[in-house]
Amino acid sequence: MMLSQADVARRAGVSIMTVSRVINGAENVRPETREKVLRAIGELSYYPNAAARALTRNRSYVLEVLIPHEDYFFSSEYFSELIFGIEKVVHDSDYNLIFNTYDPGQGAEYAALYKQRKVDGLVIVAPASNDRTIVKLHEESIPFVLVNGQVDDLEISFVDVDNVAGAFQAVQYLYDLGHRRIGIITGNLLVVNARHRLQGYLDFLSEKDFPEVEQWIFHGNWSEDSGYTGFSHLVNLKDPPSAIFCSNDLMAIGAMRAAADMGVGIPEAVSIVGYDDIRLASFVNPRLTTIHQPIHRVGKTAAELLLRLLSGQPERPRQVMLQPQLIVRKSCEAP
Amino acid sequence: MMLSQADVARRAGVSIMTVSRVINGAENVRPETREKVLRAIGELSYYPNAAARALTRNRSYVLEVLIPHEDYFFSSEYFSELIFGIEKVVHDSDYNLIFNTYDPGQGAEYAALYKQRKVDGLVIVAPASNDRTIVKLHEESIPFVLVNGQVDDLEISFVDVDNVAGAFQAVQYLYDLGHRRIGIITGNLLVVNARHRLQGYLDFLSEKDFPEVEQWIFHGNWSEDSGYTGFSHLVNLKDPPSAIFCSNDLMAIGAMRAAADMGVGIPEAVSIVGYDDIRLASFVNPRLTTIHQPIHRVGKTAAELLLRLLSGQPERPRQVMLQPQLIVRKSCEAP
DNA sequence: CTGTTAGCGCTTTCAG
DNA sequence: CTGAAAGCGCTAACAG
Repeated sequence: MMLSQADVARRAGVSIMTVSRVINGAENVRPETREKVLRAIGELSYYPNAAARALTRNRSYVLEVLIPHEDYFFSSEYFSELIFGIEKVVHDSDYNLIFNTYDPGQGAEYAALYKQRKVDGLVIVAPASNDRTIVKLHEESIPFVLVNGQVDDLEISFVDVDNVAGAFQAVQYLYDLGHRRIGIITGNLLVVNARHRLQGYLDFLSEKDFPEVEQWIFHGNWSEDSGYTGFSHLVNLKDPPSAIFCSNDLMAIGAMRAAADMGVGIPEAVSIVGYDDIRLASFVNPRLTTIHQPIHRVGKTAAELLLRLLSGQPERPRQVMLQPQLIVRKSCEAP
Repeated sequence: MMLSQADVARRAGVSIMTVSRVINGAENVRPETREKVLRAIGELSYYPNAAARALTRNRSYVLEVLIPHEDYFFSSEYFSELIFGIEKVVHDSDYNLIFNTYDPGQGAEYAALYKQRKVDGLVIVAPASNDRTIVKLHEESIPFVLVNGQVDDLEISFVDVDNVAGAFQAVQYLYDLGHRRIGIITGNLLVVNARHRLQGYLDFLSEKDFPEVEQWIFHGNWSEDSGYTGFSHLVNLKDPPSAIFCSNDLMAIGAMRAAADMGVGIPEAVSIVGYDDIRLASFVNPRLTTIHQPIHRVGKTAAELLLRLLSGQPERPRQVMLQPQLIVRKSCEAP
C-alpha cells in the first residue's frame, strides 16, 4: 500500500498542490488548510516518495563518500573517525550518505552514481595524486570535495592535515633531544600521506645538512607487522639509528613489540615517535609520543564544504589545511 | 544537460522501449539493434536516471545500515570491519549502501527512509533488545536483518556472535588454569553484548557452584579508561581476584596499563583475558589472551541475508549465530 | 523482435 | 491563497 499525495488530498479535501505546498513548507497556505493537510498526513501516515521528488526536482539529496578499498586503508580508527565526522554533519542536514569504496589502483569511475543522478555530490578520500579522473570531474563541474589528496594547480575544494609539517615536527623533536641518527619507517608509499611524511623527514634532514642515510629509511606498509620488521632491521644495522620516526602508531607499536622481544629498552636504548595519536597510544608501555591529527574535524569540514557547494549560492572552492600537533609522552629521551 | 532514453533512441533510430530493453539486458533484442543502441549510448555517454527507474520499478536499489551513534560504539575496529564486510557484499551487487546512525536512547524511527522508498531494506546494528520498533518493522513486513541484537519470540533474520558462549569460554579457561577468584570488568550494560558477556561469566560461576561475588564485578563502559579504573579498583580489594575477564580488549589494555603503573606483574600476579581480538591484542606486552570474533563475516553474512530477502524468491528469516574462539597468548598463567 | 500507450508520484507553471 | 494541466525519465502491458 503505497500512499500518494492524492490520497492525502482526498482526505483533506484539497488539491494535491496544496498537499505539496504544505510538505515543502511553502508560505502561502492558509493556517487552517495547513492544519487539515497535516492531520490527513498524520492519520494516513503518509510519507512522500523520494524517487518522485528526486525525479521532478532533479536532486536526490544523497551524498557519496568514496573511500579506498579496505586493504589500502591505514587504520580503522582513522577510518571510523572520518566517517563519523562526515556523518554527523550530513545527519543534521536534509541529505543522506551513500558509502562506497574504490580501488586506487584502477582508474576509478568516481562519477558513476553522480551521472545516474543517484547522488548530488562526492567526498573523495585519498585519491592518487596523479589521478586524471579528478581533473575530469572538475572540468564537468561535478560538486566534490577531496579529503587527503590534492591536485596541483587546480581550484578544487579539499581538506587535509599537513603531513609534511607533522613529520617535520616529529623529527625536529628528536633532533632537539640530541638525536643525530634518526631512522624512519614509512607507510605504503602508494598513499600520499606516506609520501608526505617521508617528505617531512627528508626536509628536516636537508635543512640541518644531515646526510640522508639511505639505510635508515625502511619501507613499511602501515601494519604493525611492518613496524616490527622495520625495527628489527634498523636496530641490527652496524650503525643503527638512536631514534626512529614511525609513520603511524600501529607501526610504532609493532616496533615497540620488536624492542620488547629483542630486549631493547624504549626509550633508553632507542627513542620512538609515532603518528596519528590513536587512542591506544597512551595505553601502551611506555606511552607513545606521537603526532595528533584532528580527523573528526577533517570529516566534518569536508561535509560542510560539500554542503555549501550544493547550497545554491555560488561558492568558490576552498582549501583547508589543518595542523597536526606533537603530543609528548614517554617513548623518547636524550640519547 | 540531462540526456534521456529519448535522445539515445533518436540517435540509434529505434524506440525508447528498445533502449530500455538493451539497458535492462532483455533477451528479445536483435544483436544488431543492440549494437546500434549500445553505440549510441557510448557516443552520447548516456546514463540512465536512477530516480526515474526507482519511480517506475518501485525499487531504489539502495540498502541502509543503521548503526548506533558513535558514543555507543565499542571500538572503531569492530565498526570498520563490520562496515567493510557489509560493503564488500553490497558492492558486488546492484545495490548501494546508505550509512546512517541512530540514538539507541530514543525510540529510533528506523523506517523513515524505507517509507519514503529511499531504501529497499535495512541492516540494523545493535538495537536495544526491548525495542518495540523492531517488532513494528516486522509486522509491517519491512525487509531487515539485525546484527548483534535479537528479539525474543520473533521470526526475524539476525546475525550475531555468541557472546554468552565467548565469555563462558574465557572464564572456563581461567578456571582450568586453577583460578578460583575471577573478577570481571563489564562493558556498557545498555548494550546487549555487555549484558551477554556478563551473563556468560555468571553462567559459569553458577555452574561451578561458585559464590557470585558482587565485589568482583566492576561496571566499565568499553573504554580504556574504565579498564584502567576497574583494574585498580579490583586489585585494591581486601580479597582481590587473581584473574580478571575484561569484556573487551580496550579495557584489557587499560587494565594492563594500570598494572604497569601499579607495579603489578601480568600474568604473574594477575591474569587477564580480553574480548574481541583487535589487531593490537598481539602487540601489547604481554600479548593478550582474548576471544576472537569473526566480525567481517558477520557483516558479509548480514548483507547476504538481506539481499536474499530482497531477491524475490520467498525466503524464510534466518538466524545465524557464529561462534567466537579463545586465542591463547601470554597474559594468563596459573595462580 | 519492436513500438505505442499509459502512468509511477511529484513539482513547475500558469490561471483564477 | 488554491487548483488544473503538463511533464520529469522510465518501464509494464499490450499490440503488432
